[in-house]
Amino acid sequence: MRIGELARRTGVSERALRYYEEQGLLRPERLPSGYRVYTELDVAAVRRVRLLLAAGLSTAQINEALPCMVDEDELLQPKCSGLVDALAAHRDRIEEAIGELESTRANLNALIGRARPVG
DNA sequence: ATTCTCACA
DNA sequence: TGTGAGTA
Repeated sequence: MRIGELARRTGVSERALRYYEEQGLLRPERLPSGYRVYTELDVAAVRRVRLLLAAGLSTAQINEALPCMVDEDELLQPKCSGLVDALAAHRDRIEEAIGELESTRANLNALIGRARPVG
């Protein structure tokens, strides 16, 4: 299938699909015309990428993680222990960020409080 | 009609 | 990442 069909089937824009290729996440064949050709496997590949992206990983991190993951009955799971640790570290950093955001929110709430607009 | 690359009021 | 341009 070409990029248009893959885009429809995955719900991912053609723009994003080309970007994933540029980032080494997808390696479609090329027709002599230059058109990209994807296989059924790419449909699953795009879903894995989206999942990892949704988990907050960068394309570079996804490239490192992907080869260390296995698709087992509908879910993507870490295959190497090192990856589990890296993912856990990533989660910890996110929790730190959440903590900072909560603090920022508290400061904003204090600033807003029962402020009465004057001008 | 589709896809491709490149560039950004 | 979207969008538009100019092609093949």
